Amino acid sequence: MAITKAKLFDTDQKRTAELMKALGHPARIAIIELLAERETCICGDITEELPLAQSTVSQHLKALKTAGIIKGEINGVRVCYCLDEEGIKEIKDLFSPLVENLTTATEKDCC
Amino acid sequence: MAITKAKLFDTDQKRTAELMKALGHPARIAIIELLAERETCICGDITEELPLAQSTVSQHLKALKTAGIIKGEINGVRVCYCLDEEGIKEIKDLFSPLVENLTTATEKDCC
DNA sequence: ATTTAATATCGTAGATATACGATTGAATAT
DNA sequence: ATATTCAATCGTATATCTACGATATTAAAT
Repeated sequence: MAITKAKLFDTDQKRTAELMKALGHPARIAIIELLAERETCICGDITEELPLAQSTVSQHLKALKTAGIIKGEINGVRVCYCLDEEGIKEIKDLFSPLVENLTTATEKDCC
Repeated sequence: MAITKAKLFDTDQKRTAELMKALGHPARIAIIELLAERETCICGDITEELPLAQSTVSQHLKALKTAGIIKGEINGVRVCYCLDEEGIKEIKDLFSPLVENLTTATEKDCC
């Protein structure tokens, strides 16, 4: 066969997509913005700030945690959530060049 | 009731999430990278480059188009896809400050 | 007019995502 | 010891996503 069918997606593409997906819900955007806004981690009152049930917020927190974007530490009866430095660095390192790349490409306005 | 339950998510949060979601799949990341990479629009051969069936690629293209990230022009029997400048600008305008915001926040390492 | 080629759309199966209330578990407070 | 409180998990209903093959559509080529 002359034409080789494409290889699978590479690691960066998969990780980028995973991070994007984790951020692909307004509640999860709101959560990370909240965490960035408050100087200290906030425990629990995230639920108060969102128009969603406690169990739903907990699910969204879990999604962000699984993606490595936030981390949570048990602190007595509460749990203290904050941004995960490493995950944020990954976001920066993967998103920034991609966005630059896309922007540069559109400046050549091909169509 | 003393505590006001949060308002709904704002426009930026919803749009950011929508864009992130549209980019939340390796195939769609691969597609926009392809479109950015080629100097001119590419017509058709996207399917050749991905490990997916033609109908599946078509679905992914539609998702990107619906989100306003790419556009497609019919060109004879082919369709010419390219990045949508406006959508890319939105990505830049929404993602960049968010990523900066998150990065700055982690530098204060609260946890 | 027919055939060919490129894409989109349809139909569909299976997997994930989203939301909620109810329940559980764990830690402090009484 | 018991009650209270915070947060995770369970169970569940509904919706959306992802993938494919089959079919339809469209325009060029014969």
